[in-house]
Amino acid sequence: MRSQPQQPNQAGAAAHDSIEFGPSLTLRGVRMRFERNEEIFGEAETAEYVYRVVSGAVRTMRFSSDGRRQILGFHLPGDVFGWEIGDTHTLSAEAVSAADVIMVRRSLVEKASAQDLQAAHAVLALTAQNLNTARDHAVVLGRKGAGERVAAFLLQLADRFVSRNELDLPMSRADIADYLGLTIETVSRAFSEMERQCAIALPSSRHVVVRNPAALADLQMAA
Amino acid sequence: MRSQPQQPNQAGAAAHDSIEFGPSLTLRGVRMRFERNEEIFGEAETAEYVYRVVSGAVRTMRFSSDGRRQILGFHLPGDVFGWEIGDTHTLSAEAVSAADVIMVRRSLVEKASAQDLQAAHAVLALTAQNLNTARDHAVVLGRKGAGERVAAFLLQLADRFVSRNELDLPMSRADIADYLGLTIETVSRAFSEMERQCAIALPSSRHVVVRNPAALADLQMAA
DNA sequence: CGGGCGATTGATTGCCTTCAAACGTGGTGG
DNA sequence: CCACCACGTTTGAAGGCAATCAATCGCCCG
Repeated sequence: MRSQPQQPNQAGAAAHDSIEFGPSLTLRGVRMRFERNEEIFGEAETAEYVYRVVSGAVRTMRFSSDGRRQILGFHLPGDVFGWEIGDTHTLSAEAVSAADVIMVRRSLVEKASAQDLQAAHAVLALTAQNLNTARDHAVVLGRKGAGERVAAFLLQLADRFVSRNELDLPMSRADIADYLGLTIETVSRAFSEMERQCAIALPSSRHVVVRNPAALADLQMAA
Repeated sequence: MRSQPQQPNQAGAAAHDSIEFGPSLTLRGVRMRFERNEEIFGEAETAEYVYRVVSGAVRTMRFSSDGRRQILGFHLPGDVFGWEIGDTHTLSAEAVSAADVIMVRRSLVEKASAQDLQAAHAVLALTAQNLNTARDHAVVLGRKGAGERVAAFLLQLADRFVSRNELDLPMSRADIADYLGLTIETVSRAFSEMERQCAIALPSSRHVVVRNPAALADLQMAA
């Protein structure tokens, strides 16, 4: 529904560095590499570009008034992020791992969507998709226990990989915790518990094998 | 930023029953009254209309897989809700109190935004505003304690009333709890505690007087 | 081999939930 | 008009789950 996950995408520069917003809106941009934990843009900065992940992973986040961070989403290859309506960013973005991204001038998107109805609709669809995702996230944060949150997270992530039962997590436990509104320790315990129940296997801390998707789905509903 | 709060709006039928999406998109519809707790539309139903609150209040919500509900937003007079990109609703809506709403056929909105760029932009702006609100909500749900959540809720609501330090809550403690990811009891205790600290006064359970907005703002950040 | 960082595990604390009971208010019927 | 009931709210006591504090482990890299 969202993009080609982990496309081989022989990332050799020539993928003509553009973002496809929809069937009728593809815009050229430049490719750029960000290192692990490097800031891509910050909240309240002028929004000059719209981004698409080519390789690696990106997190977008917002900070609560006293400095705690809430990660709002992880963006994998194919995902577009950083699109704003106003001219300032309303969230921050950082590279989770080293990441290649395509940057397209926001003014190009604005111009296209101010001239072409199809383009405008593509941009609307993108925003609406993000809204839907944000609402799902709110349900998880508001109404689920720790085990359920982690299970939901894994299932959501698994949906985005071609190999649906074997995932390489690009993000740390701290990232997962800040995405799910938990602590590192609680996330870690949830992983261990799932392994104990044979729902998953953890060959290494960043590599998850889903042994029993049904068990995960159960956990997600009532842990 | 959002609408005229609590406008007197001499609700006598003649307010020509239309929704203004933006400076260049106003569409006619029909007015309808919903009683307290009456369903306006349900998740997964066909989205036939877009709505605007005239009087009363409306809640939109989604249910977690095991039935717990998460309220995603409260909609007061002037607010538009029920707008979807696809042709099915992705959330449910119910009247919090008896409410008058204007209903405009979704097909009219679609047609307008498929023909007129200004209209398309108005609809995009609405969606983006909702997205921004949803993200704020995620920060509250993911990173704030009980007292902070309730304080944030009151401040957010106070911003929407003309009289910024005196509010009549249209919703029950249960609604507030399901919005903030808490229980009724915890919400009630938070109110009592704020009253004890003289941040607010509670002449009645639904009537809140903000005595010390600064204290509330402090609570919101670090309770 | 040693250092540093991320992850795991354990022990304890604390906050919110749960369970339970009492209170108040608004509405209805006697 | 008052009695009574229903429902929403408040308050109290107890329990549970996740946070916090703390120590160890494992791994990558120098």
